[in-house]
Amino acid sequence: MDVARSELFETGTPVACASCQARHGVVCGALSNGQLRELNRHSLRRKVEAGCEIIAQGSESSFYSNIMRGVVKLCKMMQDGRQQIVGLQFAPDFVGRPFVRESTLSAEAATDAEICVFPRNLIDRMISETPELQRRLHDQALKELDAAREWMLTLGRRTAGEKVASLLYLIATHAEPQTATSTAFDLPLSRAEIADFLGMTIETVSRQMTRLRKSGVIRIENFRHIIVPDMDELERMISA
Amino acid sequence: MDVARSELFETGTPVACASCQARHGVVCGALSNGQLRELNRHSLRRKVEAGCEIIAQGSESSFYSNIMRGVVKLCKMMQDGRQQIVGLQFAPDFVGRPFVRESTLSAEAATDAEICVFPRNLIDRMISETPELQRRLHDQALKELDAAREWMLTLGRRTAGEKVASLLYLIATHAEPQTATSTAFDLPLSRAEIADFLGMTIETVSRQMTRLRKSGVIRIENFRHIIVPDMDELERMISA
DNA sequence: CGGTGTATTGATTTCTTTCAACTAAAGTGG
DNA sequence: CCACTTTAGTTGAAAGAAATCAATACACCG
Repeated sequence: MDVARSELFETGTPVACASCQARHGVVCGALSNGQLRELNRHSLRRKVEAGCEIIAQGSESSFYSNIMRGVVKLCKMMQDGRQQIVGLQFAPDFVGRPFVRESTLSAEAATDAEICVFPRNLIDRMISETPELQRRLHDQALKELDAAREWMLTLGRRTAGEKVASLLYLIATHAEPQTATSTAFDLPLSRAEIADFLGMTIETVSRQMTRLRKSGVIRIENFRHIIVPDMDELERMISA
Repeated sequence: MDVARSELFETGTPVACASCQARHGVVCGALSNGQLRELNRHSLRRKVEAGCEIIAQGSESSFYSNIMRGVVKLCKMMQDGRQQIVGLQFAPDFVGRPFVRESTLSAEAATDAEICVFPRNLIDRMISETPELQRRLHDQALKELDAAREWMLTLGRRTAGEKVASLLYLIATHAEPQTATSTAFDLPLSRAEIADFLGMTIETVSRQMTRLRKSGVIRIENFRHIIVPDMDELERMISA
């Protein structure tokens, strides 16, 4: 069937969605073609630069997003400026907090990214009408909860060295290009952001990176590019 | 209508549930009388002593629970024995991890407690049949996620003194008996457990408690009983 | 080619942990 | 009922890890 025609007659999958990598993600994968078409009519694809704030802490946000490309960090900030990154989200994760309008955290693009923005009202309606969507969002929330608790263990009980190794491991296992054992990736975070994620200072992060480099566990090219010759070796540095 | 008769004819609310404080909680509040009766037939009320493990880390659990009374701690343990408490749950919270059988954490009664145990299969079926139940559990998961992230900020960025104040504040706001401004409560956690929650040692916890006591923010009776003359004062120690 | 932002490295200080002694309450058994 | 042991908590002194302060190196950019 002709795609343009199917679009015209409003049957089948919208063109924009057909080749979308989030088509079968948490949100869109739960929707019927009809819902997908409706959502598509009201959604907006947007490019955001690294550092751009998607949701501000304390603000009322009237939209949700799907991450299409790039990495988004979730941050909590104290009045005196101390900051803690409380989550990292990768494509094609869903970003937003159902049931509560005011955000208790900020969402900011860590890298250049692309997001697909949905009106809050529409998604809220679809959630209430579509048990499968509710189920998938519930499942994602529980996975984020697992991740948050895993990170609590890291923050509370691991040493600086173990913390850095944990973060590198986390990013390595979420980044694409990896061969059998060796893995290479670009850090989506600056040293300052790493420090904010691990609850330490940039100096300590730097020292621990140097330690890992000198002990041969990682190689660093150009500050941001990391090569892990042996992932098992890195894993051993975490002492799970 | 006669209660015994309604039970006999299997209409209306089960007797055991009628006066249950969790009747309108996350799980039971979402169920029809029919579902409530079915759940009631297969559920079991159980007393658990402080220290008793309800779910073991790494095990497959075939049940969920409602906390009826007492406090339950969620812990993650490393092989070398380091431990981190990643959540506290109070009556009438729901305990369990839908969608995944193997538990990545242990649940242990922090105080003497009473729980209502539900078969996992039955609840899973009810979740899939009852959008309202799914919604409520989704909502609870998101609230736990908010709490976990709030705690990540505490673990990563607050000082020892702020950490202890944060915990006392958390417990105070979840414990019942409070007057206008002043609040008194029994700590559901030992010093060792507080340390495991805050990612520090019992000695440091003790020192910080002493500091709060000497500065007049709290009074301590019999180690476990805490009196907070002025909650605003305690809140100021957290430097949100 | 200086200038700016980011990262590394070094010296010193601070905070928390570790090690150790001590106290108080609770349980045990003669 | 009273020694005695056990457990939980507090306090002190010393050691250690990470933060802070300060200087320097490195890339990127106009």
